[in-house]
Amino acid sequence: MVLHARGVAVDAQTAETRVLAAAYELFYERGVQAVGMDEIRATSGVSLKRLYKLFPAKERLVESYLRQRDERLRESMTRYVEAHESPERRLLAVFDWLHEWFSEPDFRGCAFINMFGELGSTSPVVIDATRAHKEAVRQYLTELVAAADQPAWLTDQLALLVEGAITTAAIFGTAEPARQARAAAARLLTTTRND
Amino acid sequence: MVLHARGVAVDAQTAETRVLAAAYELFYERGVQAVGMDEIRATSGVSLKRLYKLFPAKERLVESYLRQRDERLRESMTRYVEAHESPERRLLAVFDWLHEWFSEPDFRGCAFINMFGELGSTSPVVIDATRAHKEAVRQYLTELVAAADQPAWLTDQLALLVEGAITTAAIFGTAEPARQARAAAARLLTTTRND
DNA sequence: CCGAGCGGAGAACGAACGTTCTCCAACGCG
DNA sequence: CGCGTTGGAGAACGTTCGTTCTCCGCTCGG
Repeated sequence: MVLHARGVAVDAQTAETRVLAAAYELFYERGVQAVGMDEIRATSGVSLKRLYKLFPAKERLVESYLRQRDERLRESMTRYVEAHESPERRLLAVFDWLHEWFSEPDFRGCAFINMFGELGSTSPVVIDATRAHKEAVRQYLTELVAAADQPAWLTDQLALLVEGAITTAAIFGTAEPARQARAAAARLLTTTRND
Repeated sequence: MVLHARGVAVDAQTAETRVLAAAYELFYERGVQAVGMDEIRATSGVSLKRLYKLFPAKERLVESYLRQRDERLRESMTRYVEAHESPERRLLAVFDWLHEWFSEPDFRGCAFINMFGELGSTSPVVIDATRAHKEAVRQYLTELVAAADQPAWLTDQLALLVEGAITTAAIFGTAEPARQARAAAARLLTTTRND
């Protein structure tokens, strides 16, 4: 019985992993409404029954999808940024990281912004997740700005550059906005002393 | 007969106006997929038959909706900006205009970005309209930057600030990003001479 | 007054989709 | 070996929605 239960548990874990992997790609690539649960089933290889046992409704799956996006994105960013030592260099590294992200072949913008446009008006879950994600990124920027001995309001301006670069890169399908945002950030940094 | 035909034509024009007015509000407020043709009919008061004679498919209506958004937005912006005389003041006025826009009670971000997130992956019409719109705005910024004797690359940076401000304001439901973007733009402007 | 055609109200149709249900095979336990 | 539970395949159900069709009243020329 216990052995049996454990066997089920392990399967459930790998099943959940596969479902989330499918959602991670499909939802990002085509949006939530354009991907049916049946396609999640087909891609993950997890039967509908199991799928609904793991995620009793599509919205639950969307929640987990967004949580995973948030985690992976921020982990990737911090890992990249913290490979640099100098605080100023770290601030600029954020934009280098953006350039790498934008250059990925399947880059399609920020999953949160996309979903906000798709469901933001009707789904509190999406609104909250989006705000939490942006807030978390901004919080990290705040720390970097403080570490670089820059005024706190620089955070706001850098956040706008990051946001604008992501959106512009998505729309035009080019990584250039990362470079432009980095240049703008560098100017804002080097001229801070004037105040 | 001719009188009758003209009567129909006039009705068709006002019907089209009413349909577009309904689409203008409903699509912006809730997205395209969340608004059915029947709701367009109910709000506009135009019967389904007429509606489909004017716009043979929903996608045609979406096209016209986006065209109207583009026209009104740019007209509103240029009207506001050109109330100022000095070239530098005009550049900053773009961000004041943003602040007014963000403060409208039903502001919900950029209609193009929202629809890009919703349908961008599957609808070339939306992709093209979005790029054309952003390109047109950028073109206008280019003119303002040139008139202010600023280097051409400043356009890229200002465009990112505009884009980031719109998105951030939509997500957090505040007009503050316009102020922050304006401050950043002012810094980028006043330090241009250093190069 | 009459017939023809336009237009409106809303039913109808077909597809897509979220969710549930049915049927059946496999498997561990007595 | 039966038995009860688990899980898979996929049919089924109910709803939504884009689009079309049906029916009916109105208007307008004769």
